[in-house]
Amino acid sequence: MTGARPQTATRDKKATKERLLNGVGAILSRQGFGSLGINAVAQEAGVDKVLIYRYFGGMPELLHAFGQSSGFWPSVAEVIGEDPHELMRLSLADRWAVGLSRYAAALRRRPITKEILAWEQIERNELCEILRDAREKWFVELMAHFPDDEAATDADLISTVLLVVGAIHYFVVLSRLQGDFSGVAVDTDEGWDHIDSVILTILQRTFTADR
Amino acid sequence: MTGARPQTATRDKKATKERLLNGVGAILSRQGFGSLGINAVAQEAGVDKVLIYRYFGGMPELLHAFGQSSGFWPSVAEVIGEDPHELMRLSLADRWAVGLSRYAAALRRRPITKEILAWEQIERNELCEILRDAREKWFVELMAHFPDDEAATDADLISTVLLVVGAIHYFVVLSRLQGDFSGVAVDTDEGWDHIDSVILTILQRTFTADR
DNA sequence: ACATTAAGTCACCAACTGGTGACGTGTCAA
DNA sequence: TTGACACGTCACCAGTTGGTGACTTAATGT
Repeated sequence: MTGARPQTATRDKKATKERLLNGVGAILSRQGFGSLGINAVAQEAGVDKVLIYRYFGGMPELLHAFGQSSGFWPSVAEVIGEDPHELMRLSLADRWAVGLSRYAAALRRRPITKEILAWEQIERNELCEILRDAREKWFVELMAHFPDDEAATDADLISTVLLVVGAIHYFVVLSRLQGDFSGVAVDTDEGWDHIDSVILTILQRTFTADR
Repeated sequence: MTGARPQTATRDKKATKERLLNGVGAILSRQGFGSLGINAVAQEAGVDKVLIYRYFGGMPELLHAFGQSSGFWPSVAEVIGEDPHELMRLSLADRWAVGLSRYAAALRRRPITKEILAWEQIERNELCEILRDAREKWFVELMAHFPDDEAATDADLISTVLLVVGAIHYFVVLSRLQGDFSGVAVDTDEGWDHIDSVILTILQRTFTADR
């Protein structure tokens, strides 16, 4: 026994980089962004932290690389649904209500996205910038599928939708720690059914052209 | 010169406690809750950190004591305005629109409150609990001044208002770091005038009884 | 005048953070 | 076979965090 076997670890750069990227995701969804650091990621990935510097340059670049991975932001299709034509048959208000309902559901089933959404309110960093850009592009793309028919309403469509989106973000982020907001349940499907119905009513009554 | 004069610091327990409490507020509004720690508060107050343990017991208790101080949450009067009767002459929708507009303005001019509002989405602690309780009681009290006249609307008044409040919180918290939300300015008076007008439209069209 | 108590100072601790330099060792080409 | 290089390990650094024990010194009551 000469002891102290270095265990000949896989020696595979690509695999190691992936382990690190997965580590970021694992920590974000399990412990939250507050615990995300060089040491934690390295440990989670079972890799020496010096490799983060060697392969990525540092934490910001690692986050940037992580931001390139897909899936943490809902696709437009996820909100539009399988059959876009079906959505188009609805009124402007109903269309947006369905879209925003699906949007909220899509956020709710993405722990990492929820985490970054929360992070965005506390700090500015690579990942948050990426998420923000992705969201803004996504929103523009979405608008193309939800044409702003001038005849359909005289209200400020975009601002109204963004206000509702803000509320959705607030409730989604809050749901990580709290069960309700002054009585509005934000951590159950039933609670969100109710929120969806409130949004539906608001949009139906706000987006009308006959005035 | 025998040097090393201990400078005979004021030696006043009450004053020292107050310096510590002020230190909490100063750090919250200048650096944010992320920098709020035993060491930081002690340094800000120009006091040894051991006194925090001696006088309060620890950080949670210090935060609790800070939470008892007044002013960081808007009073009902600040939202109702000087003349309650004037508000009562308005329709349900207009009344709430004015109230929520004043509410947003009250939050915007309170850096510490904004900070705790942000904190609330990230962590649970003494101070956040206190703010939450204060907010919920405040909301109930406010509802008493904004009677839910059953005849005035068939919509879910409370849920709708809370949704708007959620959006307001989101924008207020976001404004600490970002200037806008997909184009909606959240850091200028003009931006908030616009948000207020959007809220007004939504409420006016949602809270109607003639259906 | 003197002892007791309370206010404040100081030095230290362990744990953790991000970051780096020096060291092995497997792989592959010349 | 023998280098050179890339992959990975390890030990260490300085700085910061929360937390504590032992000390000095001022105010107070008898």
